[in-house]
Order: sequence, then structure tokens, then C-alpha cells
Amino acid sequence: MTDPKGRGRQRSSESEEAILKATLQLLKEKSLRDITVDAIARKAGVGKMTIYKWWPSKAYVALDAFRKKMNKVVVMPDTGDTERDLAELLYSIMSFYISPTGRIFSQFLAESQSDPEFAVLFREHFLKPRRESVGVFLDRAMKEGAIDHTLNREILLDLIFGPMVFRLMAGHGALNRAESDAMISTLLRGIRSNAPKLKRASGDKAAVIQV
Amino acid sequence: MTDPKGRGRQRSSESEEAILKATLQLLKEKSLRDITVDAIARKAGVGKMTIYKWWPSKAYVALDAFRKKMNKVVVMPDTGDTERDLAELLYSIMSFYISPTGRIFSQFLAESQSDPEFAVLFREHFLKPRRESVGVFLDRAMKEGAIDHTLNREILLDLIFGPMVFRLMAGHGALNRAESDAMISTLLRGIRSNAPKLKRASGDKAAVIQV
DNA sequence: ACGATACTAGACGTATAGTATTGTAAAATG
DNA sequence: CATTTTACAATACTATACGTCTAGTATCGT
Repeated sequence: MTDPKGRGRQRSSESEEAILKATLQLLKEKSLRDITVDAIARKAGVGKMTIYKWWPSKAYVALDAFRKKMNKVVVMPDTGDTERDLAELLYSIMSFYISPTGRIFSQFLAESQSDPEFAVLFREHFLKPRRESVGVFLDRAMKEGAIDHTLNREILLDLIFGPMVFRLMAGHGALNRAESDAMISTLLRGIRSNAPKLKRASGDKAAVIQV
Repeated sequence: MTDPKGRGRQRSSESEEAILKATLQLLKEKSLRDITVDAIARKAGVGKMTIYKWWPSKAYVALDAFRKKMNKVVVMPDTGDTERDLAELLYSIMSFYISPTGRIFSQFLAESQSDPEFAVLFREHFLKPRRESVGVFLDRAMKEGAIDHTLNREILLDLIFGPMVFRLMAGHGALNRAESDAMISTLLRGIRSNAPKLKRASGDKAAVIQV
């Protein structure tokens, strides 16, 4: 926020780090909604005002803490085998997102539903850069002919990661190596059958579903 | 909750309906987090205790109201053309989920992140039945040979709906007819290219992404 | 009539968010 | 070194929402 150097006392990096560290610790025990700014301040040994001075709400603090924690970079798999690389990528990301720290990802998406400004920040400063990184891989795969080059990059990204996000949010399915492999395998080959299509029995009645 | 018929005064269906109606109206203006139980009670002209007597929290009220609203059933498309049917299905569902009322869906997923009991209810009583309905369609398509019968049904469901859910929650991509068509089309044919694979240039360095 | 239950209305205690105040510590400026 | 400016911790404070409790009333079965 304040860039070069003001005239008075400098921002305390000790306090900043203590706040981010305390936030991460608290988020391992409780959800973002269930932790309080007071608790963060107490645990960090700082005044509550210091938190509100630099962040608009605890969600922003958590996002900063989360991003800082993710200096644990993961090298994009590169065996040359696109299927293996994608499956490995998806699995490593899903492993992180179901870990005690990585779980916060889901809560950022939750927070985005009621805080539009946070949603923009999360999308632009967290999601976009990561999607861009994977996009580079996809571009190369399309250029090399491993992936159909006529396809839309954004659609590809969402087909790859959407199923995982859905399961993260709704909790209706497992997230492990077998599932990530199945997702990527199915996605690569397509769900359409190569077998000749059977004739539709005329007596079947349409199913009715509730949207 | 209370079973056949107690001995005292019966539950007031007028109050119940007023509560659900007021909740839906409020949810058109604000997010689930931003509406209050007091506001629901005031707008419905009921006592707050009546709400807490029958529902554990406003999220449960909203879910009941949401389900009741969804008597607007949608017939599962059945042209016999699996691709068209799936695209039509996905589009009709996404149209609803981005509508003023349907938007609540995202907020149920958000609420699930901090209320495990609600998450179970939402998953079992809302998500499961709907997935089952689509599952019936998929089963038939697999049986008829339109969809690869070796595939896993749950994976299929998540590949179809996951991308939409991701965009609903993160808001990073459009949700319209063109997008739903592209998702289904890509999913049916697979993302793998049929073109011969190019040789990997040996000098390329692996991209580094942050998980 | 009587007991049981649901109802509205609103007071109440608790918790949390976010703001305001006070006195102090550190840094730049002169 | 003195002054000014800003950050800081600590804490009081306001506003709001949740969820409970109480009082008095209405409606049902027996």
C-alpha cells in the first residue's frame, strides 16, 4: 500500500509476520469464518488496529498468509507424456488443497460469495497467475500436437480443475490419485463411445430432473 | 420433525410459508451471509422463535425455501442426440444457477465450508438426488453405446458439472450457451489431439508453478 | 374445562466486527 | 538534538447479529 518510504516510523515486519503466522496456525484448527480478528491479534501479540490498518478483513489476511506459505513451489511435471504430466499436476494440486493448510482454498471461494471485492482480489492475484502457469503448459502441448490445438484454453483449464473444485466444495467424492488419474484419462480420451450407437427404444420416457 | 399429530396446537403452515417466501425475497437482494434471522421474521410477520423452533439456522431455512421454489422442474432433454441433450441439460441448469434465485446454490456450497452438518444435509438431500437423476440418463447413454460404458459415473458427473461449479464459485469465466456447448463438445471428443505428436525440443525448460 | 403445544413480540446475554482513543516507540527531517 | 510524522499496543467503545428466554395468547385434542 504505502510504497517507498514515509516520513515516520516504518512498518513493523515483525508484527506483519507474526500476524500471518498466527493466522495460518488458527486456520489449521478452525474455518475462516470461525476465527476472529481478536484471536489473531492476541496470538500474534499485536494490536487489533495494526491488522485493520493493513488489511480490510481477516479474509485478506488469510489470503496473504496463504500465498506466503506457498513458497513451496511445485515444478510442473515434464516427462513429455502429456497424460502423465496432467495427472501428476492435478494430483499434486489436489493433495495440497485437501491438506490442513491447503483447505483454506475452499474457504476463499466461500468468502468470495459474500465479499465481491475479495472475490476480485482472489481471482486476479491468486487464481489468474496460477491458471496462466498451467496455460503455458497447455499451449505448448497444443503446439506440439499432444492436445487438440483448436480447443479453448479457458475451457480446458476448467475441465481439468473444475471436477476437483466441485468435490472440494461439496465433499461428495474422493480426491486421491485414482480419481485424478481417472479424471485426466477420461478427459483426454473423451466420454463418447466408439461403439456403434444403439437404436433408441421408442417407449422410453424422458427422465425428469429438478434443476 | 414432529411426526403425525401431537396433542396441542398444530404447526402453522401460514407462518411456515411466510418464512420461506420472505427468505427467498431477501435472498434476491442480499447474500445468505448478509440477511438476518430478525429480518426474515420481520418480513414474514412471525416471531423469531418460530424460525428457531423448526430450523437450526437461516441456511437451513434457505435450503428449504430453495427446494420448494424448485418445483419448476426441467424435463431432461431427450432428442436422442447425446451431445445435444447434455449441452441442453448443462445450459438449463447453469441458466438457473446464475439467476437471482438460483444464485443461492453457490452460497450453499459456501455455507458448507463452515457448517459440516449443513454440508451433509445439502449433499444428501439436494445434490445426491439431482446427480442420481442425471445418472439415470448417463446410464442409459452408456447402455445404448453413446457414452463409453467403461467410464465411472461419478467422474462423468463431475466432468460435466465441475467446470460450471468452478466458474460459479470463482467467477472467472462466462456461463452461457456458447460455454456450455464448448464444455460438452470438448468433453465428448476428448482433449487429446489426433495429430502426430511433435518431438519435444530438448532445450525447453520446465515451467514452474505455485500450487 | 383442561392440558399440551405453537404462536407473536420483544427483552436479554454473548460474541464479533470494526472504530476511536491514548500513550509510546521508531524513523525521517531540520 | 529537537521536532515532526507515522506505526504501534492496548483497550474502550459502538453497532450488529445470533441464539435464548420469558410473557402472554391462540389453537388443538381429550
